[in-house]
Amino acid sequence: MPRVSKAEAEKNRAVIEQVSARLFREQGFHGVSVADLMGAAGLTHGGFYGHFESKDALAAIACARAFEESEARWRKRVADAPDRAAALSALIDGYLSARNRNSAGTGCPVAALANDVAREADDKPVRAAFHDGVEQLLDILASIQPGDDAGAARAAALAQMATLAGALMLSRATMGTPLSNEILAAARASLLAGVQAA
Amino acid sequence: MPRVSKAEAEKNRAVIEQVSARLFREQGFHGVSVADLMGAAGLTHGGFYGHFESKDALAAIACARAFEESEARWRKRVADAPDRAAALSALIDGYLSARNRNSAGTGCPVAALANDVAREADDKPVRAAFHDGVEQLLDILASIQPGDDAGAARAAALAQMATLAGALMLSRATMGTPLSNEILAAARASLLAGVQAA
DNA sequence: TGTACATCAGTGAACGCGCGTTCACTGATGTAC
DNA sequence: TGTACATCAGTGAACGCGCGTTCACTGATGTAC
Repeated sequence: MPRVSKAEAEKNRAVIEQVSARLFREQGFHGVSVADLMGAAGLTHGGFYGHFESKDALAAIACARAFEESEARWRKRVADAPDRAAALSALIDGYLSARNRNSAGTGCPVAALANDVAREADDKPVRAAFHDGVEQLLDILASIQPGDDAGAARAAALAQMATLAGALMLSRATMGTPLSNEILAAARASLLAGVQAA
Repeated sequence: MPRVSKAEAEKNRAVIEQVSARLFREQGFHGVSVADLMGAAGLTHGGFYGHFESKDALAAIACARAFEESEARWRKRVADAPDRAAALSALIDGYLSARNRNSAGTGCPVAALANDVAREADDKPVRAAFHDGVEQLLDILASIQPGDDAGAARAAALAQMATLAGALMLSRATMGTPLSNEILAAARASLLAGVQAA
């Protein structure tokens, strides 16, 4: 039944973006087809180009949306913590949990998409979306570092981000083996030791 | 000109494996076709199944081969260093260099393939190859940790591996922006500080 | 408020293309005598 | 050592299939009067 109300069309577009943000993180940009995305949104593939210029354009939008989800979750964790050290610990614990490892579709886009983005051409819109998203998460991470040296906070945030994302990716790639949990535990311990020391 | 000597056929097979180890790291398992691989080896696609059971089977073989290359490079670096601390520093410096970031095809398979492997089904042969390769690299890393606590060395190696691979992936995903070098420098400083402290 | 009609969101067939895999074929290699 | 022939590594056309994208069409929505 074609021609849907303007409000419904906008809702449909939002649903497409939402399922794309999930499916791209789960299967990668090239692991999901336009027909898959539209089908997951309850539509048929032909209507896709009424909403988006291309699959690449949607990838950038979905990537940005995934980062917004993560940012919101991080900000909430920070807001709920009594102080910066507690916020950092909570973020690390949540990030390196088995639950987060098991649900890539709703987890951090850095860990889910870094490899995909690295292989995209320089002019693909998703690269800019990814870069901006990483900077947002880095700002949050830097804001809860101990001390008041902004440069040191930035450096610490960068190193922590690398450890967090790297551990999650490695843990996912070795899922089903003891190594998977071992990685999460070791990275968590290492990062929390850094929090304690400061 | 068909029917090549047995020795040449074996050499062809070795070349296919070699270019696959490179191209899979550069483009991912699904970013390179069988025809691409065979073409890069100077052959036509039809002969592929005379050498390998399937593309999946080759992916596992190429993954193992990529890890062997990395292991050899790591072992050489360790052997060339005067002591364990120097070996660890040399490994970190080499891993987090711009040169290594710019050449994914010859670099560490952990950083190049983690996301791809994470998305492969549990029974795909490449998962086992990846897992075994990671364990080999972890053994090398653990062997050059300070102190003589094997458990602590293993834990330190795990956390370092996560930071190394995570930083390299992030750096590749943000290549072309200042953030890319910033990540390498911050992860390097953080890891080297750990080496100094011990 | 009711009617006539233009708009356009979504459908589904179709496009050219590349994928992994199969297979009949070729002709140099390797072997049996 | 030389000859006859079976083997089989590599070729290239072909298979069914799914991809991203286009487009003629449909009929409810939205608007002009």
